[in-house]
Amino acid sequence: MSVLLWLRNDLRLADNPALQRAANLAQSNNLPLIIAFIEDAPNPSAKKTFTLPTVASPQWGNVSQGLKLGGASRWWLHHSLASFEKSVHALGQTLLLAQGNPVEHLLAWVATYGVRHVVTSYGVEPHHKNQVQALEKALAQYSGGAVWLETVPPNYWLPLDAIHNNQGGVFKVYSPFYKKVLTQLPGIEVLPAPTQLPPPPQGLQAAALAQLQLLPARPWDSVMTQWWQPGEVGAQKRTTNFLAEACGAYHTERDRPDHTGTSRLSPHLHFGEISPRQIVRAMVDAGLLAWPIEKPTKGAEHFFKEVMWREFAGYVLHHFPHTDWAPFRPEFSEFPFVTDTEALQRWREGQTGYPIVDAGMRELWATGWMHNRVRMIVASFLVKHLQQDWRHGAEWFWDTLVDADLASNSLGWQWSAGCGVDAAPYFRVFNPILQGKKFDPLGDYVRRWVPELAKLPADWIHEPWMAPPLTLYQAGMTLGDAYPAPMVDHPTARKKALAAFAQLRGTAPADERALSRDA
DNA sequence: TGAAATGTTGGGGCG
DNA sequence: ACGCCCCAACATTTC
Repeated sequence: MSVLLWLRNDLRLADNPALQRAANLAQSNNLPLIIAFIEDAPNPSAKKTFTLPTVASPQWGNVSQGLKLGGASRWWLHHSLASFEKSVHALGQTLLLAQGNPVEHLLAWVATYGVRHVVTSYGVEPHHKNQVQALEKALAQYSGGAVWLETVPPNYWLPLDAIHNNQGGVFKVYSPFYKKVLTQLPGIEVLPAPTQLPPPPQGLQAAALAQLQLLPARPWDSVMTQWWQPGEVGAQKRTTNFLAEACGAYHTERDRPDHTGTSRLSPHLHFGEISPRQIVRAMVDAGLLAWPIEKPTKGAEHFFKEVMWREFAGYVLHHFPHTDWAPFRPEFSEFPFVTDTEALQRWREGQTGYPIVDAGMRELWATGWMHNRVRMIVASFLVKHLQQDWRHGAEWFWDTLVDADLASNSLGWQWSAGCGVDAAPYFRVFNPILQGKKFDPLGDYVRRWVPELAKLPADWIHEPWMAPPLTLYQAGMTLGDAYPAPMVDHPTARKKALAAFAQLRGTAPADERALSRDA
């Protein structure tokens, strides 16, 4: 007999309720403990075909297999698993790895090792919930109730089921949600990392991590390796570093992609290498946040609010599971999206001709990450300037981000497209030139990621097509050759977007109203 | 967690 | 001295 911990994205020792619960169960019953992780997307090479969904349907999801992970996420997962495996080895444990349908694997292990108790931590993702349900049913059928399944809440700080507005409903706007959260904050007691674990069963045969084939076939990951340290140790380092160096100025520096003013904790959080509770606790321990919260500094307050945005994303997906790949506001299913694969490809490759957009897209491709300010800019560009379905953008982010997270990704894209909860008003169109000048005033960010433009002076770097010919010549470039001319004209694209979005609202744009009135 | 258009104000140049 | 125009600079409204 034994206890089985089915770990999801909770790849840490410290403050891990699922791990603690499973370890306690095994210890108190004097049973061995199996720690398992199942990579549930067995066919990563199969190309996801993208078809425009007209109705809300789980086109991208698959109940038994989960979502196919993108290459960047797979890379991160490999290293995160390697790090976690090392941690449990040091405690005399083994990480049981498998790939494929989780329910099948789990049932097989239950039979082989006489498992009496399964503990699992799952996420807010619909396929996670479906898998837990399927497992529950399968275990009941198999054992007639002899095997217990226990679930532990996902890696969020807040109790997502216990936050309601005054009408008892679900919040659909962030700020009142946040206000309410401040009145019912959970505790910041964190569980220490275990110093010992019950041993695995005799004869447990664990597959090697390499067999999961998570690493890329072609070695494109050299930049990634310089940029990131996946795993619990890396997550702790990042946190300590950020809180000591950057949190104080976070409220202004977070908007500067040319600086390192953000925490870059998103991938660590996604894979559960750190819990949001640990982050809040670390803020308190570092003296950045009084507990209970009182008169926080601007920097600490804004960072705390960002962590709460992540909670809000989980909350929204938990309560509105269809918003993973379908718009929260159903009328957006009727939106006249433009289908233009060539334009989409230029956006993906960072060849739009708008330097701040291209810098962001290339940063994403190289590092698996993009600065949040720039994410908003490139998203607005795809959705408003190019009028493409936001799901094209969400899918590309899903494939390329190391922090690809269903809840946050969907929330962010739906915010940009104006079709989600607390969405940006339809008329909010980012001007990529102004945004560049505001948030990358010297052009350093553009220079780093768009080397063709490196020699352009700051005055022109965000609109090279306006530069005098002599300046372009001195910078050693020809527009349309070394660097593309802008693929759309900003004022024109803006007007077209406004017209399309206004139509969706059921009201004609202002000039059309005037025309019809005159007629 | 916008941007552009439109409106208002006030100082200075100038006849 | 005065009115007029121009136009920053800022505020408000609109998309």
